[in-house]
This record gives sequence, C-alpha cells and structure tokens, in this order.
Amino acid sequence: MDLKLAHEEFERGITHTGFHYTMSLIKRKYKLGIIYCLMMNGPTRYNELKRRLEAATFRSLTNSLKELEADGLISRKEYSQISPKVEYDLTEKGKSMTPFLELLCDWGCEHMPKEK
Amino acid sequence: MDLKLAHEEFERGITHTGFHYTMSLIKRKYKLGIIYCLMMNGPTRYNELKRRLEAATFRSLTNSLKELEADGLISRKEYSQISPKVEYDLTEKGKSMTPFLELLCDWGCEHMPKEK
DNA sequence: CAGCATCCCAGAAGATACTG
DNA sequence: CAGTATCTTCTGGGATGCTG
Repeated sequence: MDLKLAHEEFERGITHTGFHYTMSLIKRKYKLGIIYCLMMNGPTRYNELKRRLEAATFRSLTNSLKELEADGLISRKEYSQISPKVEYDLTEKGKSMTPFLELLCDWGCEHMPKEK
Repeated sequence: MDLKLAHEEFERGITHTGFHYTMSLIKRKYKLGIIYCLMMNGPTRYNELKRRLEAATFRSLTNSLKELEADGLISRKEYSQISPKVEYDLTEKGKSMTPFLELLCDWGCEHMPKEK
C-alpha cells in the first residue's frame, strides 16, 4: 500500500474550506483516538497504542497511523535494536490540534447523559 | 425506522468518557456540516440545507437530521401550511458546540496546504 | 415541500494467520 | 515487537422513484 494522503480527496474536491480539510484528516474511526492518546501519554509504542485503543484491530490501527503520519500529524521513530521498538508521537502540527481535542472532551463531559 | 439515538451504542459501550460521547454524536459524514451550516445561517429549511450541503443526498441528510434531533442538538419546527415548511435550528446544546466547531475550522484554515 | 422506500455499492473495519 | 496479507462483514452513503 502506497502512502496515501488522507486529504488527497479533499485536494481534488471543490470545497476548500478549513472545515473540510480538518474533517478529511480525522475521518477514520480511531484517528482522533490516537491523537488523544498521544496527547495524554506522550510518545507511545505501537503495542501500547493497541492496548489503549482496545476496540481497534492491528489493521485499523496501522492504517490510521500511516495516514496520520503521511498527513504530518504524528511522527514515527524506529529504534534499531534486537527486539524492534517503534514510538509514535505528535508532531507540532499534531500538537496544535490538542486545544480543539480538549474542547471536544470537555464538551462531552459536560453534556453526556448523567445516569443510565 | 425508529428514532435512533446516535449515542446509544456509546451508552452500551465500556468507555464512558466525554471524548467518546462527543465522537458518537458527530460521527456521521454530514452532521458537523449541518451544525456548521445552522451555526452560520440560523434556522434553515430542509431544501435549503440540501442545497448548501451539495454532496449530501436526501437520504443521508434525513438520517443525519433525525439523529441530531434525537440527540438534542437540533430542533425541528414544522409549520402547518399548504406547502409544507420545516425549519431546523440549533438547540442550546447544539449551540454550545459551536466554539469547538469554530476551532475546528480555524485549525483547518491555518494548516491546510497552501497551493495545489 | 419534505420527506420515505428500495436497491446497490464502496470503503472501512473485523478476524485470522503469517513474518522480518 | 511491529507489523503485513487475505478474506469477510457491515455500515453508511449514492441513486432513483414514490407520496402526503
């Protein structure tokens, strides 16, 4: 699979607004989850991410990570050592998304149904 | 189709964080677009919404509107007159989401690729 | 005008097995 | 450990036609 830019469709599209651009970057199910996780925990290894995002499978996770990296939101750092170690972290661009992600979380906490 | 709460899966789920709650509400493709549109233009009629969200079909639009209403983010007001008129608008809950939506747009404008 | 019903399809995700 | 490959499943959306 070649490195696909998640926003390439956006590029070809007609509506070049900031809104659509942001949406194109976070469309996949677990992308925001990944960013959220990195925001809370700092650099994180592949398997650790997998563990935190229980629901995601390796495949979904890998796809999301690749696109996020291609879009410059996260960085991938590989340590060459016997048992492979790869850490993912937010880039500056990724970090710049955290205020809005925090707002998203706060909003959810305030408005989620109380008891059930 | 019965009125489905978009976040009902969330309710049954295990991860009851604000983050997941918000995500469950805005998952569908055009939901944020609708809120965005209502935020910019105030009360809007069904066909007007359809026109502004060019890409969406009636079906997608209707589904999104129903869930948004069920989740209390928008209101539906029906005027009984010969040629039917229905206006959608943001509820207080919906309005409270606008800051975060604005942030999303601003972020996109700042970070979207310059020329192409 | 504001929908609903039906059929179809694509893309994303789940499950599972394998590898440098 | 950090993936890749393959197959299947399923949700959401596109297209079209009908209706109170």
